Amino acid sequence: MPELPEVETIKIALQSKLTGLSIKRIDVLNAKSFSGQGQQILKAKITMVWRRAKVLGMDFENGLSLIFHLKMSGQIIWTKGGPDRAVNDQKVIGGHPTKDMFGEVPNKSTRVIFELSDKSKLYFNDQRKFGWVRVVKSQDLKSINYGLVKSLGPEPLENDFTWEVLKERLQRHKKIAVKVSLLDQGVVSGVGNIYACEACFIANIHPAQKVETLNDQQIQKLHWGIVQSLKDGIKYGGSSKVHFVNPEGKRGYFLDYAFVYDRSGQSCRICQATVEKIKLTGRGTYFCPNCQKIFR
DNA sequence: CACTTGACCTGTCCGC
DNA sequence: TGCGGACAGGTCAAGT
Repeated sequence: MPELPEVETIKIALQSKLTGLSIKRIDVLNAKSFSGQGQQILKAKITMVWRRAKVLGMDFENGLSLIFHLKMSGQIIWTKGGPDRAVNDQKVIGGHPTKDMFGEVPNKSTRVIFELSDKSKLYFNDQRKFGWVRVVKSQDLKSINYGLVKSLGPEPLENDFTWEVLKERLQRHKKIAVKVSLLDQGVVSGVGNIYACEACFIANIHPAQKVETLNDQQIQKLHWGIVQSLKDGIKYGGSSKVHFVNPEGKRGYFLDYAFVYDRSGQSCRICQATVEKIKLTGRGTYFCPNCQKIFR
């Protein structure tokens, strides 16, 4: 589920809540969701909360890190303590309807529960059980040979992600569709199915166009499209098609503003043509047939 | 080597 | 109402 903007939204919310605290207790409700030596991080102070690609991490002062991957259906919910209930499970006056709120935790998809030193709690929920939580050495994450990080491409919102870098990274693909190549975390890290579709739209590139046929101008526009769609994702608090909520249980609103994702049959926000849905390597792909023509 | 498919899981929705 | 199949934000390993 979560792509870069969703994980970034979680990171922003958690860093002020967790930095300086420690974990008192960990309850693993689903063994496959957790690996590593949980007891070794107990009582150690959290020095920072970070994100790399779609991975959320927190570092402890004793040289260990706790890392999360939410995969398709993961959620991280924070509660203040006291009754097990997300803090924003309450009526919202003049805002979004209460059905947008998360509701009670733990629930049947809760896999791991962390109790913090100030009595607040973190719930790792994951309906499909694809996600994971791990305790690792912070040092290992810095090693370029460490499996998790070695294959990751550049962070798209960092200054060193230029269109020339994107061009160089795209060299690894030739015959594959542009949209499919954006899902390769070695090309750009953090882009997933939603933002890959949006980036192609912004760049006026047909998602099925072969990478080797892109010219420099198209790669420049694609670079712009990636950066803009991700920034908009963060601006609206992420995309909540099914599962995503932030740590306070509130959904994100990016999909209310998306150009094409999940809009098949609706009219293009730019030209009014009808947005179409196709499949590329088995994944739903949305585009505007008028704004995104294959260019040769 | 380049690229695609299947598997990992649970849940929901749609057509019959 | 029930049942089977397709589909869902990700990432690997295995297959072609």
